[in-house]
Amino acid sequence: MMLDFKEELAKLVSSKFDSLKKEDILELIEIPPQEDMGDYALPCFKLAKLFRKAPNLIAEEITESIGNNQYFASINNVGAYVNFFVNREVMARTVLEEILDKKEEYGSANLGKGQNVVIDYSSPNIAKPFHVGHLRSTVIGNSLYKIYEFLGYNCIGINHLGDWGTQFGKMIAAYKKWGNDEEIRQEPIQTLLKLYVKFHEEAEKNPELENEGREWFKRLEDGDQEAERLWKWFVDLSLQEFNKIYDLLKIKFDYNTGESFYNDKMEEVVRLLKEKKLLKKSQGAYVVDLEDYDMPPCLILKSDGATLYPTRDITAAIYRKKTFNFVKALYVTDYSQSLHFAQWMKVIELMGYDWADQLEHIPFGRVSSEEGALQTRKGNVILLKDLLNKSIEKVRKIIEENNPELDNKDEVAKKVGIGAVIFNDLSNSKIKDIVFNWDRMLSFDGETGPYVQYTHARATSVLEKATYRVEKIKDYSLLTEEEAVNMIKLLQQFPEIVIKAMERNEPSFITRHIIDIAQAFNKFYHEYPILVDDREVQQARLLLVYGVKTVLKTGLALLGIEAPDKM
RNA sequence: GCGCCUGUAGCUCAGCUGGAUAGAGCAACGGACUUCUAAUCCGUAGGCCAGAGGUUCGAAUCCUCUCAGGCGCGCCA
Repeated sequence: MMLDFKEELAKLVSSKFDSLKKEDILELIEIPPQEDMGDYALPCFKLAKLFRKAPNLIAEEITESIGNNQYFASINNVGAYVNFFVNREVMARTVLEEILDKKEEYGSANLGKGQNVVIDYSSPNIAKPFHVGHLRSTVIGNSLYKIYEFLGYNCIGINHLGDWGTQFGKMIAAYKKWGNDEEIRQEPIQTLLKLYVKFHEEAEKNPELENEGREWFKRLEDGDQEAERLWKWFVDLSLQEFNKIYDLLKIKFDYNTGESFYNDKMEEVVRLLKEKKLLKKSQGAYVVDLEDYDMPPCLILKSDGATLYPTRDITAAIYRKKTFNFVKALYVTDYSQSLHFAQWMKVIELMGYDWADQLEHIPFGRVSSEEGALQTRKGNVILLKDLLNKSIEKVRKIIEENNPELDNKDEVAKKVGIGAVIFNDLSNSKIKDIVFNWDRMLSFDGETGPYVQYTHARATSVLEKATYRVEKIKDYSLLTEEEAVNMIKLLQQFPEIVIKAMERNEPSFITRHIIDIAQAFNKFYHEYPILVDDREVQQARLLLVYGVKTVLKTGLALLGIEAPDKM
């Protein structure tokens, strides 16, 4: 385990005062806003009651009581704060040697050893195009998968495809009327979507069509051979299209079990709900009353006896608990579904399942355009395919301008172009809405994916050109410039940032942190030559560069982004 | 009408389990490539933290109300 300065600080202070417990100190420690105030600070305001003294006097007393110490170079007090300056050489050695030792595993942990986490993400609707709105669930879920895995959990990624419902009856009806196999094979999703839209247009004029759609769905549910064959065909075609995108994004799922997977499992759940006397007839439908919990009722069965969305989610949760025995099940969807999740999760609790608190909805903000909502039917959607291609294309142009000698330009352009899109999506708090804007999307300057990737490539390039090997060094006082210390501090914080990202299910913590690291590196890079003649100095700086390169690569990987060595 | 979320620089956002002088990036302006990748770096300018009360030694952060925007509130998923 790496040396933890906070821990040492708490131990140190608590050892001097009987009334202070290590844990309490740990709670109080913070990082000062300015560097000249130290690396850690202990504000003493809250100790005033305990000591019955003014905070600044307490701070003074604590400061005086601590003498020389191997981990802290100096300790002083300013007002009510005790400021700690870590011994920079000790910090540099611990952090950099740890990275050298663990390499890309630096920051990983076994917090979740032997524990399963189910993550439900992406989940696009069959026969609908994959647009920028779907990207969010996909990349957030994928990143959470990587983060949990990095911390030792065993993850199960599920793509809960929208592959069931009345719309498939309509689709089949539309196909029977106007479908053209050849056209569908060439442009499956576009063509299916066109059929779907046409169906709705025609249905306006001729309401009889709606009945035909319902009729086909009924046949599908009853296992009619033709209906099933067509449905399966639509699903396969869509999945093939989706897989092209997933391949591009390098995203995989452990299961592609869509909504239809639970068709034959819901009856049992409805029976259970009845047995537990939770089901109540209301306006013809069956619901679970949630008035005691200040929520509207949870609809379980329609008046015609058909199941609903919550029924399926409850069934899926029970199935997944049985199958994977998860300690956590995450559902990554946009926040418009928050109430829905709160409702059915409450039903799980009311059913007596003590694991209800292991279910968690991970909501994120919605994507819209400057003109308003993105709607498939309105035709103002931005297809993810188009976005990725545009991004890759732009990167390709920049490479041609900046680095025409580069070897595999297309491959690099792909990594950077896609990285830019993913990074952009994961750079703000996930709850914030996004108004899609091409210029913003395709900007590669400043706090962007390409910036971090570029920094990584720069670092890699220096290491390649180095005269000496990267290895442990003797004299860490060679790394005490302000710019170097900043970098080392950030590298040191990386492991706790990863844990925070997991605790809050917030990949943007990692995005932000690797931007900080990249900024600190670029500043140092500009200020100090690395490949200097002096062997000792060069090796010290190389070790630092190696640390940055490694952590940037790991951080990007946790976001689901590749880090090319050259760009 | 009720509930949830959001409101910080011109724009996009950090900071929100209270702590020291509110930070970045973009855009604007001015600088730095004979030197390890200028997709970079440095500097200038830009703020009544939506508004009003309250709690506190201390509030962008906690509480109450108001305003603005988004989302949701029974047979879609």
